[in-house]
Amino acid sequence: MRLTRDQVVAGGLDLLDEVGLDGLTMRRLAASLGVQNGATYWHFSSKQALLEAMADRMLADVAAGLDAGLPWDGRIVETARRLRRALLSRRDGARLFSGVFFPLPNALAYGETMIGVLRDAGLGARDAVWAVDALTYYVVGHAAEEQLAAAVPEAAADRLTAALDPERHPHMLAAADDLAAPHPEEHFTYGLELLIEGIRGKIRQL
Amino acid sequence: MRLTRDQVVAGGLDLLDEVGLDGLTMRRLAASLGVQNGATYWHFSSKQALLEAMADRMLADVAAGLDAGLPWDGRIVETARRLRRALLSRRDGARLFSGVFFPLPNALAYGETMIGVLRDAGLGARDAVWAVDALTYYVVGHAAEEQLAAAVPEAAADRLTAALDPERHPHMLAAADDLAAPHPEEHFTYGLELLIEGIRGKIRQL
DNA sequence: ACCTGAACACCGTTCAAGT
DNA sequence: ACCTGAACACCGTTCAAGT
Repeated sequence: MRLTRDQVVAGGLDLLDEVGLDGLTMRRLAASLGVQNGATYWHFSSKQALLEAMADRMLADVAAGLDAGLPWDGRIVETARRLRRALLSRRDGARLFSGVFFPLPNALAYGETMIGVLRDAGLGARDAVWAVDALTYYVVGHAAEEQLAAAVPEAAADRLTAALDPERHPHMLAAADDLAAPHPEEHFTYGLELLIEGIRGKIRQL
Repeated sequence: MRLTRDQVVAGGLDLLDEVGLDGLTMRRLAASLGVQNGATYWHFSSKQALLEAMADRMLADVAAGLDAGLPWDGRIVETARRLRRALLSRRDGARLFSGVFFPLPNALAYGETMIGVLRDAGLGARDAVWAVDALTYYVVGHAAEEQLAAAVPEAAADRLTAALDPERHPHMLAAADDLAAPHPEEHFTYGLELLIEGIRGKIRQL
C-alpha cells in the first residue's frame, strides 16, 4: 500500500503524542510508517511543511458550526474553548501551533469567525482584529504553559519551590497553591473573562 | 585568557542576534568564543541550561526600580512594557524565553513585582496571580508574533494575502492593513488595555 | 580548574537509481 | 508516480587526556 499525504500527517500526529515535539524526527516518522527515511520528502518538501499540515489538521473543527443564537460573548468563549481543546488534544499541541506561520486554512477560519463575532457586536475592523489577536495570544500561551507543566512532572514543582525565597517572593509564596495551577480550566476562564470584560468596555464606548 | 560563565552567556546572546535561535548551536558558539567544541560544557551542563541563563540575563532589569508613585495600572503598564522591551532586545528573544522553564531569578522578580502591584490594588492572592499570568501570556505571545513576522520579511505578507479568499475571509480582508500590524506599539497597547480594563472590573467588584 | 581531540549516536535533506 | 539506498553536512553530548 502506497503512502498518502494524509497518512503522513496522521502518522506525524500519532508520533507527536508518543514522543513529543522534541522527539519527533523525520526518521522516526518514516520508521513508524514502515517506510525508508527519504520517503516522506516526496509528500512534504520539508519538516516545517509537515508540521504546518499537522498544526492545521489539529485545528480541523475549531470554526465549524458555531451556534448563531448565542450572544457575542458566549460565541467568543465557545470559540476560544474550541481552540483551547484543539491545542490540548495532542502532546505539545500549543507549541506545535505557535512554531508555525499563521495563514493555514483552519487557523484562518478561526480568525475569521472570531473577528465576525466582534464586528457583529459593533466593533470596528481594527478593534476586532486586535482584540482577536489578544484573545489568541492568551489561549495559545495558556495552553503552552499548561502542556509544559504537564511535561515536567515533579521536577517543575520542586524547582519552583526551591527557587522561591520568603524574603524576596512573599506574594508568590502566599499564592503557591494557585501558582502550580491545579485548576487549569478555572484558571483559563479567569483570564478569558478579563479580556472579554475589556472588550465589553470598548463596546460601551461606541 | 580563560573563559568565564558570563562570557559564555554574553557570547550566546550575541550569537543569537547574529544567527537567530534556530542557528544557535553549541559548536558555532564555541567557534565564536575561539574555543574548542566541548569547552562550553564545562561551564554549562547542557544547551538547555545555557539557554535558561541567556533568557534570564535578557530579563535583567525588568523588575528594577519601579516608580512607587504611579497608580497600580500605570505600574502594570510600565512593567509589562519593560518585559516587552527585554524580549524584543534580542533576536528571537520571545521564543527563547517561552522555551525555557519559568523559575529563573529575574523572571521570578518580574512575577513578584506584578503580583505585588495587583495585591496593592486590592486583589486577592489567587486573582492577582491569575491576572498576572494572563498579562504575561499576552506580552510574550505578542512579542513572539512580532519577531516571527520580522523574521519572515516579505514572504509572510505575500503568503497571507494569497491565502485570503474574499468569499471566506471578508472580515480579515477588510482589516488587511491592520492584520500585518504596521503599528506594533499601538497594537500591543490595545490588548494590554483590554486586560487592564478587565482587572478594573474585578477591583470594582470588591 | 579548565580545555582539547576525538568519538558516539543522532539529525534534516538530497538525489540517483529502482519499480 | 512513489520509494529505496546511500550519502552530505551537520547536530548535542561525553570523556579520556592534556595543561
